[in-house]
This record gives sequence, C-alpha cells and structure tokens, in this order.
Amino acid sequence: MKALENYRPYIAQPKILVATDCIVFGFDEGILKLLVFRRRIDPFKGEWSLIGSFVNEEESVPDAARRVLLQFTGLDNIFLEELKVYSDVDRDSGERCISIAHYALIRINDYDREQVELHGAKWFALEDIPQLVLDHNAMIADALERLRQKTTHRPIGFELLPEKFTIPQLQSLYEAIHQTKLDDRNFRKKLLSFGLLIKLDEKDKSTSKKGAFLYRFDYNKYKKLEESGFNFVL
Amino acid sequence: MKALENYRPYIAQPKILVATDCIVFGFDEGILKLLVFRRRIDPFKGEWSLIGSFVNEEESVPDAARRVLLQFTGLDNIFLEELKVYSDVDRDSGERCISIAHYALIRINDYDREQVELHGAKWFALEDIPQLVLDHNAMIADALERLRQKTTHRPIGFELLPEKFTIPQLQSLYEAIHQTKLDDRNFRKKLLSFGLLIKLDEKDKSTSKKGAFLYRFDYNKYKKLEESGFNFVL
DNA sequence: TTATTTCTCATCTTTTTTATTACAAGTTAT
DNA sequence: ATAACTTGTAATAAAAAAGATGAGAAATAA
Repeated sequence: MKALENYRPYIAQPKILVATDCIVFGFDEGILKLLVFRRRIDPFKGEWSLIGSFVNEEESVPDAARRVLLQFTGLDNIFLEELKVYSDVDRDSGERCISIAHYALIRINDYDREQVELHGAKWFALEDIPQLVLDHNAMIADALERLRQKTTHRPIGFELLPEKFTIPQLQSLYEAIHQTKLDDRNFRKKLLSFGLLIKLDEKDKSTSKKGAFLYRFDYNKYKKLEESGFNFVL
Repeated sequence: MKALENYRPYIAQPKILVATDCIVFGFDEGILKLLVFRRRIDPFKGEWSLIGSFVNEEESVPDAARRVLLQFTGLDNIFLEELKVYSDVDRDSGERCISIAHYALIRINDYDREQVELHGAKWFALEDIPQLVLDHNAMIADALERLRQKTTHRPIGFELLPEKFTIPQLQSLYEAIHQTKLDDRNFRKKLLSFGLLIKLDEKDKSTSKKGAFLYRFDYNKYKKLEESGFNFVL
C-alpha cells in the first residue's frame, strides 16, 4: 500500500475551475456603492467586472475571498458572507468554471485608495453600475436582495458605517438600502430601545449646525443577546 | 489564433474536485428525519454519510444535487436549496475537495423505497443521527438551523407534508422543527388568516375518530402575494 | 355513554407598530 | 437678534398583531 499522503482515491473524478467573486458594498453620503474593476485577463479583458480570483489548492474558499478583498482594498477583518454558487456550465465563455460569490460590507473611508487605483477598481453608485462581464450583474442583484433581507433581522448595517456613527446616519443608511423614508422619531426610539448603541460624548458636526451625538454598536452585548434567542428586527 | 472552442485562457489555473452533499429532511408521524447512507468509496467506505456525488463537467451544481436526489430517492421536482460551501483544505482526507451542501425537503411517503434500499440509505430521526464521515454532522447542524430560520418566514414546511394535510399535522410539523408546543386554537387562527390554505371536502381519519379536514397550500396565490411584498411569518 | 380529537367562537390582555403634535437645544447665516 | 435648520425629547393616540384562556359543539370509535 502506498504512503497515505500519496494515496489518491478520487483519481478519476472530474476537476473544475473554482473562482470567487466579491460584491463589495460601501455607503457614502447617503448612497450605496459597489466596487468594480476593469478585468485584466481574457476573455473580456478590459471590461467591468466584480473583483475576484481563482481559488488556490491550498486555501479555503472564504480564504480566497479574503485574499481578494485584501488585495483590492487593503482591508482585513471585514464582514464577508457567502452569497451563492454560480455554476451554469456555460456561464464563463473562457472555460467551464464555477464561482462562489461572496458579499462584503466595508466602511468606505477605511479602504486603501492607492490599492484600489492600482487595481483599476472604482466605486459606482448602485444605480450607475455598468454592464459587467459574465453573470456578475445577476450576482449584484442577488446580493442586494440578500442585503435587504439580512439587514431587516441582523444588525449588519453597522459594518457599512464608521465605528462611530450618528443616529441620522444610521437612518439614512437604512433608507438607502430599503429605498424608503422613515420617521426620525420612531426610528430613533426603536433603535435605542434595543439597548445596543453606546452613546459617546463626541458629536459629529459635518451635517448640521447643532451636531449629532456619535454612537458605537455594542457587539459584545449583541453577541450575548443573540445566544439567548434575541432577534434584532428592522 | 486557435478556434474559439479550443481556446483555453485559464490553462494554468488550479482545478479542484467539486462535490455536492444533500441533507434530506423528511417528516414522519411527528418526527423530523434525515436520509443517510453507507458510503461506497474509500476513504471511510462503509461508514455513514450524507448522500452526495462529485459534480461532473457537463452539469451545474444544482443539477448534480438533483441527480443525487433522483438516484437515491427516485424523486424529481422537490424543494432543494443551496446551504453552504464546505471548503476547508483538509476537510476530506482522500484529496482536496470542496462540497456544496444542499438541503432538500421531501414528502416522506413519496420516495421510492426500493431505490433507497438499493443504495443502502436509511432514515434516522434527528436525535438518532449517527457519527457521519468528514464534516457531514456539521452540515446537518447548519441545515437544521437554516430550516428553523427559513420556516419562520417562508412557507416551505408544506414541502415536508403530503399535498393534502390537516391543520393538526401542520402544527405538529412546526412543533417538531422548532421544538415547542403551540396552542392549537391560536395556531389554527393564524395559519388560516393568511388565506393560503384551501380547505378540501375530504377528511383524514388516521389520527382521530372525528377526522380532520384536509387542506392544500395555495402556491399560486402565495406567489402573487410574495411578489407584492407579502411576508409569511411563523 | 365516554373519551378523544377536531373545530369554532368569543374574550381579554399585552405588546408592537405607526402616526402625530409639540417643542427645546445648539449653531450658523443673515 | 432672529430666522433657519438639524437634532433630540416627550407624550399620546390609534391601530394592528400576538398571546392566553374559557367554553363548548361535532364526530365517532370503543
């Protein structure tokens, strides 16, 4: 019998190219934005595309997605979640290839501008997204639906805001994601009622003369509440 | 330049074994069950495993999952949804291989018994699931969580019941999935209030002397409601 | 007749959601 | 100073949804 490390029981099985593409959301001045870049390889070299990469032999799929995000934005440790597998046989005209799409939420002021430019990447407002290669526009549509669904019952919106944010900022984020207008008094009441926002002593004066108090989201408290069955809703 | 169909721009990229594993839920007499089988290939030949297969070059991933389900149960056209990608580099001790897990909901009286036995498959109550190969027990845990989550805001529970079912059956299904006791009067009131159950003239007398009226779920009506923003809740 | 499950009906309470009125606080621009 | 604007607090009213409970009728097997 062969040594264990050389034993390959699946030798006759079909291998496939595996890629990951990342839908990167950012929130800037009331507008939801997405990061796309000019593709560097054929086919479709030079066309707009989601950022992505093939998955290497020695990394897991989420590791590959994190690698891509680090490469393109210089950011580490950001919200990243698997979205969906795209695997139609003819989805890539280069060669049969499946893609495991992920969506990421980043604080748009944190990314490394040089890194982004270096890779030919650019932010587009959601409504201005150009035609992208392959099935990437469909991926964005799915990601947006997921973001809307997810933000209504999980507190992930904070991942799109600076660590310190104001209540009006938070409200405008929800309004941008869900395309609605919300009542400011009721929104404030509801959000504060969870007891998950920590009020700071500082104010943000960028949007008003009076200035609005800054808050932090209490991740620790949320984690405890979540374990005991708490549900964040809207 | 080569002919287009031979042109392979990704020639130097790493290819990976891609599999799919299916968590198959069934509901039988008040108990949630799962279909597992004795693995036929090394490593771990003969041990309990989820049903699954490698993904072929000429099929999409969901097609592969549907093929597996048809093979093992003789069933076509059943509820099947992508769960999660399992891709740890060393998750399979045979060779590097990623698996795209799916979960399926079947009407447990519909499956083909011969087909199931032929493949060495067997139903286990949720609490009696044995130790499975690789990360399959983790997949089940994730699938169960997803099922609980999903059934609270999408009407997918019906996929586990016969097409004609009674309200008490439906209630016992929800009780089994969520491990709770529900009040029969309130449960009935709530479910009927959606207006999505079509009452039939037949009764099911298997569980009581009086017999309980059979209902069908109105998929068409639900689809319309869903499009106009309706949310099925609990 | 008795026991059991199914089914209806009517409350009642509590909680949640939504809408609205009123107004004060802080600051800048005029 | 005051007008204008955003932020923030309070109170409340109305409406809708959720949850708990009591009472009892219908069907039928044993």
